[in-house]
Amino acid sequence: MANIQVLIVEDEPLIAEDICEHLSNVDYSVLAIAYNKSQALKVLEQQIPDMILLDINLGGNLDGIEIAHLINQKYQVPFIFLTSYAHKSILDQAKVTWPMGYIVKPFSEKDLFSSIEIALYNFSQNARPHNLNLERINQVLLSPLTEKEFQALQDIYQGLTNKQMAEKQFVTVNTIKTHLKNLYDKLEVGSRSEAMAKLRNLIT
Amino acid sequence: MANIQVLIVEDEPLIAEDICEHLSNVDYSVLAIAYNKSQALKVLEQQIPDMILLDINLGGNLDGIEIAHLINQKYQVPFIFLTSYAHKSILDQAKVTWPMGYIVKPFSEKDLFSSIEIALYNFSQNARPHNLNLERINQVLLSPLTEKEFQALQDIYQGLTNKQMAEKQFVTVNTIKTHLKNLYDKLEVGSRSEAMAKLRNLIT
DNA sequence: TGTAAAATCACCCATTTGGGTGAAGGAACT
DNA sequence: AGTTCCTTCACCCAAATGGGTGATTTTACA
Repeated sequence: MANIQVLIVEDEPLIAEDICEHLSNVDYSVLAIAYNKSQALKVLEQQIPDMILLDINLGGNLDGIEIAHLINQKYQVPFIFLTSYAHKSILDQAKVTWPMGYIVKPFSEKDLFSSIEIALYNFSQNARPHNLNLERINQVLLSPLTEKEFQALQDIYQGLTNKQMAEKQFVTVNTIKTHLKNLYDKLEVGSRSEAMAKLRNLIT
Repeated sequence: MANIQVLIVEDEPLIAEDICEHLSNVDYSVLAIAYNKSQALKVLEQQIPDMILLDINLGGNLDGIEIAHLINQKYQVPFIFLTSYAHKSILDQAKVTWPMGYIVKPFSEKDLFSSIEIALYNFSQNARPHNLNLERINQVLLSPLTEKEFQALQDIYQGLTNKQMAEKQFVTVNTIKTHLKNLYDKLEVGSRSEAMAKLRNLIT
């Protein structure tokens, strides 16, 4: 997990300290502890963490949810709510911020660790539509894609040119072209744009 | 929340019963309880639940993870792991199955409820069809797109070639090329694939 | 009615992409 | 040892795309 920087946003110092300790036990680094909204934003302006643990209730109001919205707008960092609230009204406000997890207090070190690991993995694989999945795509195709073909598919999906793909994979453009030819055959398309459009339909 | 059908896969009857009770308390329907892998698959063949709670350890092995892979391949139903395991090796196997959550035993009703709510919401959002909207796109751009440029954008988004676009709009390919040139300028991209990728990011 | 923006189209040129063929090396499996 | 599949790469050619300039007509609207 190589030094994941976590920001803790929690208004109760004792709990923050507790979280901090748990994180150290499982080898995460604590970038900072913010005790309120303004402190949290200040930290974010200076350095972007890899993950944010976010208490919803900060000093009596739902600042945590506001912070979540801001994170989505400006920073796109995965975050997990860590709170004692689990009422439907709060949850409804919380879920529309796309949290990667929601841990209810009191929680154990295991809870923390597993939620963070899952969250980081899901987020890293695909920030938004966590859907580009070889298994799932192959299931729809007559002939399954190889790993290189799948990699090529992901790259064109990102809008890369053949040259960029070649540099990224440390192979020649000819190799990329070969993979693309095979890919197009399997997807039954005739151009990268068609492939992108088809992929969109496959994964939604 | 309108009658969400949940499948419980758990080998210990007492725990399964406990989960069942918790779910009833928060107004979910239990579609079935499966005590092992084969039972789980049998249920899935007959009826697709809206959500699956999945114990990893079923009768001494990691069948839960295998089930997760199968769900991804065949059914695409959101699932949450519900287990006492939280060791890194297990987690690493579990996370690659894209669980929508991971709850460590023992857990509370609040844990269950919030995790399921978040999972269902995130899952439904990921599957949402995003439709293109001129005004929405123009808000993000320095210079707004004209209608023809927007039409062209929609067409390349569908994977059409310039020739197909020309035929569809009853104009020559040269005209299409002109629109595309202007479009690329405004989107600040250099190719149709880049435009498609950029559009994806704009509309999410 | 004048003018600015948008739409239409043409021509040219360079680059990119798609398609076909072939071939060498490696891994995996029998 | 033989076979199959994957990966890598080359060469060639045709088609599509991207970029530039410029011109005419339509539309919008002040």
